[in-house]
Amino acid sequence: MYRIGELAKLTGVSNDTLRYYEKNKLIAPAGRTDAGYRMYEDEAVRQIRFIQRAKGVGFTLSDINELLSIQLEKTEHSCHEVKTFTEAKLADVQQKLAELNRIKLALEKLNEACCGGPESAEHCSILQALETGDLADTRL
Amino acid sequence: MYRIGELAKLTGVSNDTLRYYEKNKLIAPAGRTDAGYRMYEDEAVRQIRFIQRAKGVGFTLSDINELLSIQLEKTEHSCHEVKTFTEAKLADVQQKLAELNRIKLALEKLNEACCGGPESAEHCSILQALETGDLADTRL
DNA sequence: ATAAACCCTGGAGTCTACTCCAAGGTCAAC
DNA sequence: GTTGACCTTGGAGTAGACTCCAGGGTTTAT
Repeated sequence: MYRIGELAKLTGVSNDTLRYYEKNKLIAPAGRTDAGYRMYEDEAVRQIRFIQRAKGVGFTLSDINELLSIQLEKTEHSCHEVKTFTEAKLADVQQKLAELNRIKLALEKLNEACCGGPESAEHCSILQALETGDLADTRL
Repeated sequence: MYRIGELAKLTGVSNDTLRYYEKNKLIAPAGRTDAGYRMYEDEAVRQIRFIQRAKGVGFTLSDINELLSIQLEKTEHSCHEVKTFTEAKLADVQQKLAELNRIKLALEKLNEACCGGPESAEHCSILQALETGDLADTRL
């Protein structure tokens, strides 16, 4: 059994964040002392680890809430359901990657065209591009 | 001269967003009518276009604030300064790309290991991986 | 007993980029 | 004149994931 500060140390998640997770139904203490202190069991540690791993692969807390409810009642859910969930997240990530790649290319192009020297910014090709939109390949 | 609604239509940026930009010192009306209506000139249109392009290459409004102040007093700034700014943004984007690629790989690995069929989630390798952290190559 | 560490709650704040609401004044077309 | 579109302001809300504050109770070690 752990008090909240002990659990925070054990998991690297702050007291406040633990309370936040509880408020959002991600974790729950096993019970309370007479003084109202939260008492957590090892199950909470495992739950937090699950949350940390899921966050690590890009799931939002809202996503994780769904995964946790699936995990809680595995017999009521299928592999198909979980995989669909994960595939949607993957698609999301791929979309973000595409957007960031576009941005990267545009920034690279801007940088290549700029001398980067001590000359006055009056002649700066980056500023000019932003002013005029004259960067055909970047869809500005 | 445009009123705010006209400028909104012209640029595709909402009235509220224009006021928000004004509040954040990104744009300013040329003046006000006696009734207090904002009146904008073509310079505001150009400024908003600049903002839109800069946003399009990943700059935050805070970044854009800096770029705009450079643009305003080009003679006080160098190409070097602008390029440094853009290079920092590029590094930022590259970092995000690296992180998203890591996440993508992890999600792909999770998905590959899962049959995705109608079987009970009791045996779901995705859930198991999140529970146990048993995904060596993904640094969960 | 004392002091410090720890805990509780409710509420508010941070960050970023908007978006909405309420109340009331102004402008343009009929 | 009337009506509807338009504008103003101040303030609050959204999304998501925290983080901080104030006031007060509890536990632990000295």
